Amino acid sequence: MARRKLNAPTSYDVARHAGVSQAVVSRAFQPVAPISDETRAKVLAAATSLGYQPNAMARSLITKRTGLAGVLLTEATLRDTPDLLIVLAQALLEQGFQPLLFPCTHEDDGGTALDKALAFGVDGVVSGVSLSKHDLAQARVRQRPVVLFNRHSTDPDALQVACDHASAAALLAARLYTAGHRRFAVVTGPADAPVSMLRVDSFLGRLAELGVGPVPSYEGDYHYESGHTAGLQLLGITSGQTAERRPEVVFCANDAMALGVLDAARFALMLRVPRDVSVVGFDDIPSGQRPAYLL
Amino acid sequence: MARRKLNAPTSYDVARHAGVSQAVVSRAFQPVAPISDETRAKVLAAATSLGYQPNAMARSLITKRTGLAGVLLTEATLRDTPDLLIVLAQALLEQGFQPLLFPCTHEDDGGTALDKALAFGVDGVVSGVSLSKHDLAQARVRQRPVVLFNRHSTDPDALQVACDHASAAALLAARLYTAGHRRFAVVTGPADAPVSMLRVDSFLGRLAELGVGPVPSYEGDYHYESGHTAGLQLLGITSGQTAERRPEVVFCANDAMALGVLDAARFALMLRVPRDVSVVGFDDIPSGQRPAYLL
DNA sequence: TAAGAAATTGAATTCGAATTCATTCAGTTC
DNA sequence: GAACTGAATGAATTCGAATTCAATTTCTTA
Repeated sequence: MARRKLNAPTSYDVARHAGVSQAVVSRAFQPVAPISDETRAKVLAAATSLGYQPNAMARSLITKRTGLAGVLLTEATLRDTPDLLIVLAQALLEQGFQPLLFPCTHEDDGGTALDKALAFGVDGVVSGVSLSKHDLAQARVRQRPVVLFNRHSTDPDALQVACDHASAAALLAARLYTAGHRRFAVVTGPADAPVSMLRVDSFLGRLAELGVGPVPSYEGDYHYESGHTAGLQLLGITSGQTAERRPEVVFCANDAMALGVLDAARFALMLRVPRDVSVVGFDDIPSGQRPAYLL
Repeated sequence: MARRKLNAPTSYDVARHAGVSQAVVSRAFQPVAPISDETRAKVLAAATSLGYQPNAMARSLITKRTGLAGVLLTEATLRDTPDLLIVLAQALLEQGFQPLLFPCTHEDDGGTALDKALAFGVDGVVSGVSLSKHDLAQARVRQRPVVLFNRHSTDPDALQVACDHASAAALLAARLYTAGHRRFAVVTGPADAPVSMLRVDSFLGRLAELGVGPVPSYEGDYHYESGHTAGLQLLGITSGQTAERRPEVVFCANDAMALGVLDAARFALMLRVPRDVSVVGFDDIPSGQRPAYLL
């Protein structure tokens, strides 16, 4: 009876079991196909009794669709804004796509990750890492749409969804200047992070227009810990810093680092925030809403 | 020339281009195969010039391997311990597997997710959600190994990796009792979360053995916000609570909720922690190390 | 009731790479 | 130089489901 049940049952097994042809089995599993209701019911019954499920590889081979969506994200993004992946994954699932994750250690791993994704036959890609024009062209040749998330491309055909980091940062700079602040410091993200570049460069650019500069800066890595270190460095008195020369505002390229700066200021340097110093970040992450970080 | 380059080039295209048979092209892409070095070089050159990459579906169909690893995780896990996914993904990639993510909203979505994963032809599964014996049997028939992470199964053949939640929670209860505490409260995770069950039941069980009880409890959802609400509820004076009857210790099923309780105690109820009340969690998440939450 | 239309069905083909097996070729050996 | 060995190659087959197209059945309609 159970001769060699090692292999999963195929559509032929179901066909034999239901007394129909393989073609009919295939049709029974399609939402709309020329097949009578009773035949479909019969086939489906046989299928469940055998524990049959259509083989995704075989199906993909002929339909050229896998139901997979490549998701390219940096590890920093995964760590600091996990909600992004959750929301994105849910949206993809609702559209009938299974997320195939490609965590990228470096910003320039995008091309490699995209190649791998295409090799896996993804139906499309959402990329939270930079992709070159050449990469995008390759995906286009394969007819695989790519959506850039918070990454920019000069490619006129590129699909892009992004926060207007530059304008926001410039507005912020102007707002802080208008409020009377004159001594600034910035905590950047990794040097190769385009989002950090946009935010910081734009912030500093606007300040420069307003006649403020040079502004001390510290290169962080987007994580809380580096923000803490940056806070000690920029606000501490290690370099003969006095209260008169201490920055009034620390601008951080993301919220995770801003929380680090905030904690450094409050708990290590015993500064009052926002009285002695203001800390501003970017992202609006949930933990920034916690009482411990408010006021 | 570029007649109909809409479709990706196949091994036959490369074969024609390199003046060999399709079989040779296939062999050129395998690490060890009967093929001369010069032929391989010639084929590989032709392949790159055409932008050819082996079709993963066709390959999988015959080799029965996809290079995909199903990763089943609850959304709570994704949100509260994002590092887990990062570390797991890296480990899988090192082993040559691409993580195929199946976010589960409910604990009992595991079976469905496993079915989908198997249908996609994953080579194996790491599950952070519960799976029934029947589910595990199904995977075994398909010869697909499943590793349970922080989930338990009575199946003797099940591969399991887990924290010893029960023992840890019991030890903790004893330790707190020995330290002199007598008035406890607990914040549980969702009722269907097995890890929460283990931690809380074991904690309460040990307390009961020590003669402590009944212990007020609040059902949270693993997230910070529910911890905050729980803190207000358990430590507040809404129900005519007085300092004498207020819990001395609040045990939380995970750290995210513990931080919520902590903030509620400190900033909403103006309690001193740990003088007025102690808060203990589970997981050792990175943000618990922040100065704002220490002392 | 016969002819025609519509709905089902099944045999055969297809997708693209891997593999089997027979064949060819170069290199040994006596 | 004939017989043999081993390596390299290619023709043909395979994986499993979807699809094409011809054949069949069922239902209309005059």
